[in-house]
Amino acid sequence: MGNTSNDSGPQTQARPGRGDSDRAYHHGDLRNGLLEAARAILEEQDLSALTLRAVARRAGVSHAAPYRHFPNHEALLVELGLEGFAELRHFIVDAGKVGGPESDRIANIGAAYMRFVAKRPAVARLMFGPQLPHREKFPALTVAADAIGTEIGAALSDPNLGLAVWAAVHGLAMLVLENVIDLGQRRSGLHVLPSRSEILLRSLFATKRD
Amino acid sequence: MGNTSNDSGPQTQARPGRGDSDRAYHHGDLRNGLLEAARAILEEQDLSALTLRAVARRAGVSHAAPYRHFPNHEALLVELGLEGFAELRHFIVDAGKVGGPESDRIANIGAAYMRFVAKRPAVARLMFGPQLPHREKFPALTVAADAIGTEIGAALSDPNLGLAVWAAVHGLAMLVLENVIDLGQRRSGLHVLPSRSEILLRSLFATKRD
DNA sequence: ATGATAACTTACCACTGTAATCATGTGGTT
DNA sequence: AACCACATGATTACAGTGGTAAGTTATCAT
Repeated sequence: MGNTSNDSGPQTQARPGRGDSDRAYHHGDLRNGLLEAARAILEEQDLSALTLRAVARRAGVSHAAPYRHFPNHEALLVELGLEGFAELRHFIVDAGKVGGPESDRIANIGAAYMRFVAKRPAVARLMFGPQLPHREKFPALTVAADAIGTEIGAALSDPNLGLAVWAAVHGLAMLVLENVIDLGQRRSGLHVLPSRSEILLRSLFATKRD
Repeated sequence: MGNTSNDSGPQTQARPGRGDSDRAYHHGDLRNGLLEAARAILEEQDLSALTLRAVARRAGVSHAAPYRHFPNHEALLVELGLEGFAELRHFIVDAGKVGGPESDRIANIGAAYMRFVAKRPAVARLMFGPQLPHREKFPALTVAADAIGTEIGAALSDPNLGLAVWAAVHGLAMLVLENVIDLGQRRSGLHVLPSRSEILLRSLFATKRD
């Protein structure tokens, strides 16, 4: 209450008036700056490069500054993982909107899942790997993960089938992501795989109820 | 080779004659000692606890001693991962020996897969996670992983179905392993799940060709 | 017994997460 | 306007990590 000139909430990038020093002592919105730096590292490098210190360096602050905004490294990872779950959920919801027989929706959702993993491999490793803390300590993670299963089930009119589809496409995605199997000609050619996996998924679920 | 009292080869545990110092300067068979220490850590703790220094401590040597036997940390992980793949392959081969309709073999292999992951969670994370180096640098890893797919396919008389089964059961196992989903009542109750997953797998593949 | 060498230890380096403490702005009160 | 409290940042420090280099010790071949 009583804010004279400031609307509520943190301003995204603009630093307040001073402007003579290139680097203000106060970043302005370091929390988002850190998240953005972290996202960039996950895109350009991989999960093992996502050090708290590297994030701080990239955001242009000292290596201890992040502790004013995240209690520890884990908390940063949780935040990024939640973002990943939200994006994946979006992919799935969109893919489930397709009409026609259920096998089309299955194949479409599977392809979308593969596309997400291909687009954000490091985020997928974070979401589904052991780096995230025990879900009990962060209920939001459980909620976000459950939402994936719920959306798949909702698009398929049968929760049991939803779980089966999730397991199948998730397994395929993880096996390909970690190079355990090699669909397609060039190894780690993750980006051409949605169509291939769509075929596989279709052959898996098509004859069942169609 | 005028060995007076010693037969050739490294003796497994017994240190040679001196016996007055409790800890001999030379371990005798440190390579296996390190592997055993590493296995123990994976059983009692988790993958993140498997530092090279912790392994060395547990084996009773200095933190630099392992480098006489493994070029780096990765190499130790590769060795343990290969052991894991061999054990999993054994599980699958045994499970595929069951007679009867193909759906029985599918369910049996799936349950065996889940049982392996439940028995060696940390090893499974190692085998299927990003900690292992790029498979190109260690062809043995590719061979061991391919063998899993081959065995599953061989037990099912159709390699395509084999890949589908692998993907489905692998996805289920990973989702449960990392607590993304929660089959069963108590969370992380990984050990009661083979039967539940067997039911799921059966419902997944039973109606197809049976 | 005596080198040569393999196996191990000690001492480093750069890096990490994290905590304690110091410095600097910013906003609200007088 | 002056001032102070507090949030936010910087510094410093510490224990732990993977890895390397150099020194030490035991074993082997001669």
